Amino acid sequence: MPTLKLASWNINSVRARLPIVGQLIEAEAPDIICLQETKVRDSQFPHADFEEAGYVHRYLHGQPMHHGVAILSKVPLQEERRYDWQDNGEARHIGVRLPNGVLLENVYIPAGGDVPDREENPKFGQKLDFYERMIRWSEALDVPTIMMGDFNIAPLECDVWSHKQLLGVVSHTPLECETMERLRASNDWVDIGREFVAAPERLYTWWSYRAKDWRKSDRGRRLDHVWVSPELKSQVKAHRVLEDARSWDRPSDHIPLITELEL
DNA sequence: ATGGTCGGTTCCCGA
Repeated sequence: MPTLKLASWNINSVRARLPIVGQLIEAEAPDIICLQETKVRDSQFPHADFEEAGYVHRYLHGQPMHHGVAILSKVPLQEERRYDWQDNGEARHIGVRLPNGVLLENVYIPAGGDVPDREENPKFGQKLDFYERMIRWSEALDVPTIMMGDFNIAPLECDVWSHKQLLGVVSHTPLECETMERLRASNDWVDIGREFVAAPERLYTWWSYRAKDWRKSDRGRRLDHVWVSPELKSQVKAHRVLEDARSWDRPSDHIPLITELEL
């Protein structure tokens, strides 16, 4: 039974983050890396850097400027599909099949703008609609699946620095949290983050760039997640977040998540 | 106290 080490990281531009992606590879040597917000068209992806690091299998879904996801792997995978859950062509998903048939879905769910109101802010409605399309996909899933990425919702009270102060802030509104829970329930998904760091223990994956001292103010949110189908739950052997990465040179505002599975 | 900072097709926009 080989152990597979997976990393998930919203890196907010793969080109700007190349040095610290290298730092992650040196520190953790993951077998497979799921990146979100690569912000690069596929033809300009920094292939050589990942080739040199041993990630000779790459599966990209990028676009100019915004969004973009990538799966980088030391082991050969089979590209399965790129879902357009956004329904407007934005590059927010890529899925692959692992050698044993398990599906790996890498997703970047939209942030949803600033105002939590469909009428006033179309981006908020697009985010909810994205979740609804995922729910329809998830309900029909009949293959063991690992899903990871930036879900852009912090569902539990303990997933944000202040539940009360964030109730009206996009990423933690009751409507978003309920919608996310409907997605979770639709395939009985297991929230691996909370399997390893049980609520109500503090667990964040994102801190705003705008804080003077992110660690001191610690106004974090758990926006990034790893979910697995229930039949895979017992095969997940380890999971942790690399909080120190928020202090690496020219950091992302998100930190990497590391998950080890026996497959 | 209602700001603040990133990245990119960069003097705006999305996050």
